[in-house]
Amino acid sequence: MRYWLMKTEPDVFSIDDLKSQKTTPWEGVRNYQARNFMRDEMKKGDLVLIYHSNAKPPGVAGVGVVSKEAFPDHFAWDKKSKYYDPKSPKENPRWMMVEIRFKKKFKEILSLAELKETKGLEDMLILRKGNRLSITPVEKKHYEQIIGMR
DNA sequence: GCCAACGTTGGC
DNA sequence: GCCAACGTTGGC
Repeated sequence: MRYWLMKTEPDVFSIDDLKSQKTTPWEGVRNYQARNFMRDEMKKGDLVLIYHSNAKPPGVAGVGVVSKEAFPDHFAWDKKSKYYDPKSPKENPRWMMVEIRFKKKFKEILSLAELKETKGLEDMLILRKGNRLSITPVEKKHYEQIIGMR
C-alpha cells in the first residue's frame, strides 16, 4: 500500500464536501506528472492526505482512500465544463482520474506552518520550495508521523 | 494583490 | 530542439 497527498482548493472542493458526498471523482487534474500518478500508481486502498491549498491556513485537512482506480476524466469531454479539453478525445482520453472516498477529517487542520516546524518532515515534497504538483507520493514514515499529530 | 517557481505553447 | 512569452499555482 502507498500513501499520497492531494491538493484541493476548499473554495472549490473541501474535506467537508468529501465528507458529505462520501466519494468523489478527482476531476480536473491537467498536469501530466499528476495524471501519471493517478493512471499508473494509485491503487485501491492507498491512503491520501487531503490538503487544502489557497486556504487560510493552508494545510492537511483530513484523510481519504482510493476507492476506484484510474478511469477517464469525462469532464474533459464536456464543453460546458471548465475542465473541457478538445485534445482529449473519447477514443483516446488524455486525462484520467481516480475516485476518492472520505476516511476522516482532522478536528483541526494541520497547517503548513506546523508541518514546516515539525522535525522529520523536512524532505516531504510538499515542503520543497516551488513545489506546485497537485499530487505527490508520501513516504510511510511521513504519513504515520502526520497521523500521529492529529 | 504580489510574485517566485514552474509548466506549456509556439515561432523559428 | 531551443527558448521567450505566457499562463498557472499557491504562499504570503
